[in-house]
Amino acid sequence: MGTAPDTDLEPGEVDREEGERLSLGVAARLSRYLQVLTQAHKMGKETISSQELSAYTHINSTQIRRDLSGFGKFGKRGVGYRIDFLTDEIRRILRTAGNHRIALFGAGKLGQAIAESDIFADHGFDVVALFDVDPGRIGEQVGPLVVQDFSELKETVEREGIVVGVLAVPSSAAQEVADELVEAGVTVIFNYTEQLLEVPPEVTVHTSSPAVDLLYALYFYLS
Amino acid sequence: MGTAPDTDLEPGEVDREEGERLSLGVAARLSRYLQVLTQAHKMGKETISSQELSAYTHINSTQIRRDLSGFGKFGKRGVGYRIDFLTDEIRRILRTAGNHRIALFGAGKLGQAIAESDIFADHGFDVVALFDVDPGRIGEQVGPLVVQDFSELKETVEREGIVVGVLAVPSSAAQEVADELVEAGVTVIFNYTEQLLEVPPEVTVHTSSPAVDLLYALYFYLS
DNA sequence: TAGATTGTTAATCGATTAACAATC
DNA sequence: TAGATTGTTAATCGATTAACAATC
Repeated sequence: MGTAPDTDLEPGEVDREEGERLSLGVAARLSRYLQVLTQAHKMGKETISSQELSAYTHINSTQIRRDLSGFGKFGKRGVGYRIDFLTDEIRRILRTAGNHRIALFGAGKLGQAIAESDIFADHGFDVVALFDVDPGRIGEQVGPLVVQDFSELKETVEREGIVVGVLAVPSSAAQEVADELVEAGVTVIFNYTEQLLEVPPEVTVHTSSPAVDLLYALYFYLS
Repeated sequence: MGTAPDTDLEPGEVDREEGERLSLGVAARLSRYLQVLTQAHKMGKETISSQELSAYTHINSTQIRRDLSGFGKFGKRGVGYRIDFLTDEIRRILRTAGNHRIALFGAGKLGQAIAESDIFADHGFDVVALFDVDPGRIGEQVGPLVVQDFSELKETVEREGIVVGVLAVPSSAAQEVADELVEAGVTVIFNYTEQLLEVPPEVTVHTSSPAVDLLYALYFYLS
């Protein structure tokens, strides 16, 4: 697997072809590691072993080492992985090292909760705009943002270089916002509603479904 | 695979051993189908084909048919699957056909958004209690619930038969609530914070990480 | 050194998918 | 009947993991 020389890779070096696309499973697991690393860093830890990562992610520790060693020798035997170093490496592998700009739609309770939290900021996303249709909300301050009118969508997307739209609107408004986002050229939509969205094939929709996740978790608990 | 007779299964009959545990992948995919079926039903659709399911889930249509045919002949050739029938069958396969009772922790913006939404109710979860530590919030009405004092946790869990605890509290309070939930005998925790929770092995923690999901989605978009 | 943990091999197991007969 | 779509086969491909040498 891979065409790299079979010896003497320095830590940080990559033994994969550039542009080789990760499999779905590897990309999903790398994202999970990133989450744990981010939290472990916040808690003041400096190194972490594959066994500790395994305890938090429920992913087999051999698989974790294998996933990582496909890209370089990131760890120290007998010690583990340096958290800050590994974080940077995984961000690079996932090509999400830079900051990505997000627009948030819906200034209701969910939208406010998102705007005021660090969940996106912690992973290199900047929420740079907040929109709502309710005229009474325009101009209101929510966390660090000011609520903008929906009609300013296209102009703001272009000016701010927004690549992701996050939908925290009522289900009934989701398709309409999605259509406008597509129109404005945004190609990644993160959908907090349960609405099934119709979008062109080049647009990626990711729907957050806590209840579905919970059903899944519950199955393994009940059986 | 399986020990059932190889002919004449009626729709709804199951050709698997009871108690055979689903693989992680199958359980995850069945949960996804359920989400789409629930929404399609709301939209008034009566039948759905494996190709339509594929378009919404990005799961290969052959795999969908294969996943389903492992449990019975649920579809009609030339027609597709009846949505209400298939929904019931998948709920039965996942053994989540009954209603499960949930306690929600944190009556802040996120907690309120959850309490007032249908996201859990749509999938057979009843949010039956809402707790907060803030004395000023006790007794407050949030959606259909009244905010209870945290000290009533154990008694309420027992009285209401609560099996899942949902954490919508600040990260700094998450571990403390988790400890109390474990103490009260709750063994499934759904964690909306990014805090890494320390729990005994018999307790299942599912952490919701929209930003991590987004990183993952973005990888496939950027490459 | 002794203990710990990585990186890697080798074998197995399950997931995935193209193709197509069956049948509504 | 003709068209559509399921259910199933057969082959491939990738994920998973136990085991252990390498080495910090």
